[in-house]
Amino acid sequence: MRRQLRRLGLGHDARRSVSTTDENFYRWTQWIFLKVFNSWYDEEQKRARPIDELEQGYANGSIATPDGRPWNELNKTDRRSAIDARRLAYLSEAPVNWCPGLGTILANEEVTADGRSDIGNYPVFKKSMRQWTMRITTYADRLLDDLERLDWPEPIKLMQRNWIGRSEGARVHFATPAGDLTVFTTRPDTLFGATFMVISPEHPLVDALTTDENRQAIQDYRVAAAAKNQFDRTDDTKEKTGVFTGTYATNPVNGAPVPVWVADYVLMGYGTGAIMAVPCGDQRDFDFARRFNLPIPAIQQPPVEWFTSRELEVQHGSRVDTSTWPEAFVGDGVYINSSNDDLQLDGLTSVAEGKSAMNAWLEAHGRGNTNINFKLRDWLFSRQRYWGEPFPIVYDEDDQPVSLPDSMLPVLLPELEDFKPQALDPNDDVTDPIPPLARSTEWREVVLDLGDGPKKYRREINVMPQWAGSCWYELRYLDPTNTDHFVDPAVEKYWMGPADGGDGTTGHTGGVDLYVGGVEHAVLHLLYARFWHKILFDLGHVSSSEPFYRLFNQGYVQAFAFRDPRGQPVPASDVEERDGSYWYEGEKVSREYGKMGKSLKNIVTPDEMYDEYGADTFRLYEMSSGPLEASRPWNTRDVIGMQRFLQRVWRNLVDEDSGRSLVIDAPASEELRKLMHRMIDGIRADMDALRFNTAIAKLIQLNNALTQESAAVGGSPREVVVPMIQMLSPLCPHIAEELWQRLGHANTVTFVPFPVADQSLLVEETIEYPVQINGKVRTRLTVPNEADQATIQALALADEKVIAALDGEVPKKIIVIPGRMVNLVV
RNA sequence: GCCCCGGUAGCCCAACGGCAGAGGCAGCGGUCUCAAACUCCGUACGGUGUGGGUUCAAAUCCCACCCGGGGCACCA
Repeated sequence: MRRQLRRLGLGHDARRSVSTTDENFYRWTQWIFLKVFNSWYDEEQKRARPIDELEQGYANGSIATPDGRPWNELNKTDRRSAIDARRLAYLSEAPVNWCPGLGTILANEEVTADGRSDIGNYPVFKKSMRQWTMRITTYADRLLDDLERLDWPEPIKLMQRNWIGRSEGARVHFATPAGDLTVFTTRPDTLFGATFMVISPEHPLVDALTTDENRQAIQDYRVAAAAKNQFDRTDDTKEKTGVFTGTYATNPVNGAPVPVWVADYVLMGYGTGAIMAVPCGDQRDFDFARRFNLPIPAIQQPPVEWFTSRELEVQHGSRVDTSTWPEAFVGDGVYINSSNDDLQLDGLTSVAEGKSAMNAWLEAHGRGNTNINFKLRDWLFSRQRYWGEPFPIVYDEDDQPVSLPDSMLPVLLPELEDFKPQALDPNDDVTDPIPPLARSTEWREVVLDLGDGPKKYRREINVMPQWAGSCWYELRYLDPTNTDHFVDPAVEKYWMGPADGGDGTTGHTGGVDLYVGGVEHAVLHLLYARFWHKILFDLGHVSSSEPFYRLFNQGYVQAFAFRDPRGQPVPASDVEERDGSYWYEGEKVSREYGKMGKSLKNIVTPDEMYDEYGADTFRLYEMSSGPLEASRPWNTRDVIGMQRFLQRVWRNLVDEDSGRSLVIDAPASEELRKLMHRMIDGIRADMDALRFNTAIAKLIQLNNALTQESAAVGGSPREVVVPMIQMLSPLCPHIAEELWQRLGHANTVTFVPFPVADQSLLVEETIEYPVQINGKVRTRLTVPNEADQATIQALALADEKVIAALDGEVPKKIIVIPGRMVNLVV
C-alpha cells in the first residue's frame, strides 16, 4: 500500500503515519477512555464535566442525589452507585446477538435473516449481558444542532439527523393495577382515541401486568419473541402478533378501561417500550385492532375527499363508522369525540392546537408532560474478541469497576497461543461468553496498589470495538510522537482550532480542514468521532468543538463485470467484445455494472495502470472522468486520452528528435494570453471546489490553443508555458517537475505559488450578442464592450436579419441583458 | 413504505434561469506514409428520462410520474 501511494506521487507523510494497534497509540485510546469514564454530563450546563465535580455537587447539595437523600446519609456503596449512574462510560445490561457456537457476540449485520450466524450457520440468541456502554444519547442535541455549523454534504447531514431521530411529543401515564404505565407519543392530541395499549415483550412490567390465566400464553410469546432476531421482528410485511395480558389500564382523559397487550412490534429500545394505540389514526394500530377485534372509535372527522377517493359514502358526526374504513385516517381533520369535563378538543381543526391543549391538560393533572425522544441509543462499547484495546479497568472485591491511573497505561494485550473466541455447544444459550482474554489467568488476576495498599483485582476481559481508535486518530496525526500528551494543546490549536480563535464570533467549530472519505461512514465512525471529540472539548483538552470541519464524500470507482451462463463472474480483463456481445473463452457472457472489487472479478490495480501508462496519466484519468463526488465507471480504453494530452504538452515544450527546448521568449498572441488568464481564473476556482475534472478540461483547452500557436509561430511562448506547468503540477507532478527543470528552474515547482489571473485581461473588448425572437436565436451581433442597453437595442433592431424576421411587426417587448443577449417578443 | 442523489451525443461528462457543448473516448474525412501506426487539421450525431406549470427565456425553478443508485425502515 505504501509503495503504491508513493509511486503514484500521493502526498502521504510517513512521519505522521500512525497505527491504532500500536501500543504507543492505543495507550492514548485507553487514556481517553478513562477521561470518558471519569466524567459526567451536566444537563444544565450542557457539557461533560470531571466526575469529581459531580461528587462535590452531591456533597454540597447543589446536585440532588438519585433518590434525594443527603450525601452524608449515603453509605459507601450508595455513594458509589450514585456516581457510577452518571458516568459517560458505564456498565449496563443490554440485549445482544449471542452466538454460542462461535463463542462471540455478533453485530446485527453478521446475523442472517433466519437468526443464524453468517459464518458457520449456528443459532444466534438474544441475550442480556453486562456490557460497557457510552452515553452518546446525552450529546444527541449537540450532535444534531452542530451539524448546522459544519461544511458537510447535505445528504450526510440528513443521514445523521435521521439516525439521531429527534421527535417531539409527550409522555403520558396510564394508571394500572401494577402502577403507572408510561408511553411516549408524538400525538398526545389523539389520546381520546386510545383504546388499547401495547408493551414490548421485554418491558419490565410484563410480569406484574400479566394475570394468572394469561401467564402461560404471555410466557410462550416472550420466548418466541426472544428467539426472533431484529430482522424478523421488524419485518412489517408479516401479520401482527400479540397476546393480551389480562389487565386493563385507565385512559387518563376519559377513564375508559384500555386492555394492555404484549406485541413484538413495539420495541423496548425506543421511547418507553410501551405505546398507546390509536387505531383510527395509525395504520399499525388499525391493523392490530382489526386482527384482534378491538374497538376503533373515530376522533377526527376525515375530509370529504378522503371518503370519495375510497369510494365510501361521506360520513359525518355520529354517522362516522370506522368499521367501513379500509384503512386508518392519517391526516388533519376536525376533532370529534375528544372532550371531557375540562378539556374540549371537539371542533378544533389544528393538530398544533390540539397538542398544546392536551399537553397543558396532562401537565395540570400530573398525567404527563411534553417530551423529546431520540432514536439514537447509547453505544454498546465492548466486544468479546482478542484484537482490540483492553479496557484500563479492573474489578475490585465487590465486582465494581475501578479505573487504572495513567501511570499504569498502556494495558497491553497478553500473549496468547490461541486468540480465537471460545466456542460452546451451539445451543447453549445459558453460559456466558468467555472472551479470549479470560484464558490468561496470570493476566486477568492481578495485585495492584491503587492508593490503598496492594490488593487483588480482576481485569476487564472484554476489549473495545474497532471504532475506538478511529474516534480520535485525526488528532494524533498532529503530534504523532508526543509521549506526554495525546496531542499537545498548542499544536492542536494551531492545526484545528476554530477560525475565530475560539472567541465565538463566527461560530466556527474548528476541526480538520478537509476530510475526504466514503459515504459508508456517515453514521458510525463520523458520529462516534464527533461524540468523543465533544467530550475532549468539554473537558478542555482540545480547542475545536468538532473533529471534521469540512467533509467531502468521493464517489466509488465502478466497472463492468461479466458472468458466464451459470452466473459465475469471469475475469473482466479477459473478456472480448465482438459484434456487440461479450465473450470469454468462446462462451457468450452477460455484462453488468458494479463497484470495482474482487467478488465481481473486475479489479484494475494501480500497478497495472502505472506500468502501462505511468502515474501521471493514471492520476489525470481518475480525476478527469467526472466529478469527485460521483461514482463512475472505469474504462481502461479511455485512459489513452490523458496520455495523449501529456504527450502533447511534452511536444509543445521539447523537440522529440533532438530534445531541445521549443520554448520561446517572444510574447504570446493577445488571444492566447487572454485565454490563458481566463483559464487561470477558472482553474483556481475549480481547484478550490475540488472540481478537478473541469480544471483538467481547461488545461487541455489551454494546451490545445498553445499547440496551434506553437505550430504557427514556431515555438511555445514562455509566458504561457510557465503558468501552465505550474497549474499541471498538483495534478500530474512528475512530468510537471521534469518540464519545470527543463525550463531552466533550479527550484522545485511544488513550492511555487499557483498562478493568479490578471483581471483586466478577463474582460473582452467586444461581446457577441445572440439576438432571439420569441426565444429563438435568429442572428448574432458583435457589440463593443462598453455599449449601453439602448445602443444594443438599436443595433439589434437595425440588423437586416432581424428586420426580415420581424417582417414589419413591432416587438411588444424587448429584453436586453447587458453582456448576455437580446430577446424580442412579438 | 418514507427520505436522499442522479438521468444531457454511441460512452464518460461540461454548461451564473440567457447561443445546449468545455474536455476525453469511440466514429468519420483529410494530413503525413510505399503502407500502417503515431501526429496534426477538420467533422457528423443529441435538443437534455416523460408529462404538465412558472418565465420574455427552462437542462437549470415548481408539480406529477418513469428509470437507476443509495440510506432508513413496525421509531409510536
